Amino acid sequence: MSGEHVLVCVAWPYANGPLHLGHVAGCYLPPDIQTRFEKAKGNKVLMVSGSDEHGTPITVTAETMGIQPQEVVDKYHKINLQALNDLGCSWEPNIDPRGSEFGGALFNRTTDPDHKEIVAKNFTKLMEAGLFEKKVMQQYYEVRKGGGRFLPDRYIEGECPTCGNQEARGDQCDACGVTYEAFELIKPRSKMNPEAEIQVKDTEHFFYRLDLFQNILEKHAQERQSVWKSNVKSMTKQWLDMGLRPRAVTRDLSWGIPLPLDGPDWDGKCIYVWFEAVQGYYTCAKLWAERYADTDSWEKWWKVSSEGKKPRHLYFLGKDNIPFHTIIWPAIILGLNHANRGLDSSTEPCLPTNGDLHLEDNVPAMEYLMLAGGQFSKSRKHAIWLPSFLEQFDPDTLRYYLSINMPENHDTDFNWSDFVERINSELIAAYGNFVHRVLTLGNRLPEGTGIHDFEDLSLCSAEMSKLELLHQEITASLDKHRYKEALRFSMNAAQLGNQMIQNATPWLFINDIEKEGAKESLAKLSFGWRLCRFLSITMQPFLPFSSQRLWNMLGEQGDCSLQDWSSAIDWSIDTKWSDQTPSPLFTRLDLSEIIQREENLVDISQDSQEGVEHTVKGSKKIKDGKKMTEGIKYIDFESFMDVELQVGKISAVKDHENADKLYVVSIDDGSDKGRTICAGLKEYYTPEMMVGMSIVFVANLKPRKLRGVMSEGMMLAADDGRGGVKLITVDGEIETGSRVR
RNA sequence: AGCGGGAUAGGUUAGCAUGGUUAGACCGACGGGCUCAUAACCCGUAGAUCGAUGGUUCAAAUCCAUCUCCCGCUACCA
Repeated sequence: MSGEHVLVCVAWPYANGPLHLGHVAGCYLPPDIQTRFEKAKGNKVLMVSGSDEHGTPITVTAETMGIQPQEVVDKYHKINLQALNDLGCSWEPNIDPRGSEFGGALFNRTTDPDHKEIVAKNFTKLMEAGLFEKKVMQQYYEVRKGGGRFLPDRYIEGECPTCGNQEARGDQCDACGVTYEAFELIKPRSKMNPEAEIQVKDTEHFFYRLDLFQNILEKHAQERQSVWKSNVKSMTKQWLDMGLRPRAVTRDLSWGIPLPLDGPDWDGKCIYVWFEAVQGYYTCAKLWAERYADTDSWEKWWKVSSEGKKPRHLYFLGKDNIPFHTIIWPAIILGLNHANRGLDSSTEPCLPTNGDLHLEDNVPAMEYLMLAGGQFSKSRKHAIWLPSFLEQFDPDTLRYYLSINMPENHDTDFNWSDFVERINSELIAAYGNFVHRVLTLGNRLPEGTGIHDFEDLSLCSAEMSKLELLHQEITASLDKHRYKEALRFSMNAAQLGNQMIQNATPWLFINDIEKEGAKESLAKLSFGWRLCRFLSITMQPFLPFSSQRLWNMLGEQGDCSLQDWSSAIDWSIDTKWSDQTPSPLFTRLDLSEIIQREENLVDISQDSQEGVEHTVKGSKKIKDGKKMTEGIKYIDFESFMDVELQVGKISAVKDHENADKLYVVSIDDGSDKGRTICAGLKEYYTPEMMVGMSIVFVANLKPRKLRGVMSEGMMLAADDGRGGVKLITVDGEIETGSRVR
């Protein structure tokens, strides 16, 4: 399988904010692992992606920040590319170190003028082949001085014509579920600019004739049944079963690629982002060839050769993106092939043959990574951002955790304690520690001897065949895009190493190499070097940074990622050694430190919750929030009397060891042992101020652990909402434990 | 709301298209061993009514029906 052309297509991140860990697990880490693996096997890999930089949400962001859309996308393109490179994703260098005939990578952007030009040409080509139709549709229009603008449905709300809900969206009401045409919504208003007058205007648009490709796409999906994952199969089937309809390819947009057409009818209209950005896979390959290789070389990755040899196309994306890549994008490719043949809509399109653009082979779409049980969300700020993560952690720790916990078959969850647990006990304790054992033991051998002096492969045949089997299994798993399984097999090799060392007890012999049994024991230690080398090569797609560190510590030269994949089990390679003192591959993580930082993040996200809600798509949560503030809700006397308030005296105040804002307060409540209450008063009181105060506390509040310390109640304090907080104190002396009412 | 996907030991999960040994793995817990190694390693034990209920079958985690919860798409946040 060596020498194959593999095109790795990576979903284009929207340049409207930084990437978070959900993006990484879903579509940025898996293609990098695959690319590294394919390269190690000797395949010629071209990896393409870039920033998706057009569309209304970006103009909205620009408006909010008071800058130009171009500045928004410049900023996030730079941040995201930097973060991906820092994560070790192979976007640099652009040319494969083995030469441009081996491919390379390009992380481009949709605002690239060359991208725009190719897209415009394709647009014209498809239009001239009769694959578009024109239709008039109705769209909301915000009237402004000196010209208004069209608004997408998601930026409109109004009164539902069916149930009267005041917060119905432009095309559908969340309260009763009814859908309607634009003009039916009562009193429409702009979410961004509620004062503006909203009209419904006719607007003419082009639609791509997806319906022409129904049969051929069904055939194509049929051919891919055996390789596609079940989620890809079923989602594609769903679309095909519903029947494909023409889909708009133009929009009333200010920020996008203008239509390559003259005439006032087409002013203010752009090519719809989905139709444009998805072509990036194609434009990017072309531009890569133009800039870094022979101009025509892109065809090796995109076209079925004249002899019928096909490149392999892999698309990496999140589950929400599946139909775009199994229906819409193939339909565009088929349309381009059709037009290139000089045919039009009167002829039935056919599957690619020699010289045509190739369709996707596999679409290993991932499910979602959740954050502590909830969905990552840009607008709700429930996220861990990749750039800030990489400022604090070794990228390989993230790569390990996300790989071993990859959402391959269903959603998986990221949480900090699990992250620390797995890094410390698996990556470090099993893998890192094994490597460190071998290297330090080897270093302690008597002066004048080296690990290679004790090599005796005839004593290690069991280990050799086990590694050979594991190598087969890792390879098979990666070929099937089963990353978790592959990494687990690699980890099994580390475990095998620990067992081998444990059984051989080489520490008993390193100071006395003549002792009975030394030969057998030290032969195993020596084989430990080969096992480390095996690990360095097979871990490299997953953990490129630490693999390279290990590679150097083993005394090997050059770039670990350029080693042949099968050389991991090449036992004829000479054992080498490095003179440098071995140092641990990874540093242990400390959960409490991380939790503390994490707490700050959570606080920030809660504070900023209110201000961002108007941009949240689903409005259900907002409604619930608003109901609670409507009117006064009375409680009856019994309910009030259920709350047991008592007087207490503060006897001691300590810092909570594991929290930023909390004190651990000891209170004399009249009982023998007193009680402990955690209180968030650090910003307002010093311990000295508090000790001795007579305060009022809730005595029958259900005890609860706060950051590890049991809190038995709650002290009353007044809060003006503007940062002023004062404890409620008692006027004069009264016995502690007295009931307050 | 409609459509699609998911739910398996305390945690993370494999197995499910083609029903058939004791439902496999990693982490954690517990017991023992080791002491070279980053509180690391090795051996062993316990822990799962396979989301709920009903059905098909000689046999169901696996197939069918209904329900619950989570996620996605429909509907410009991966």
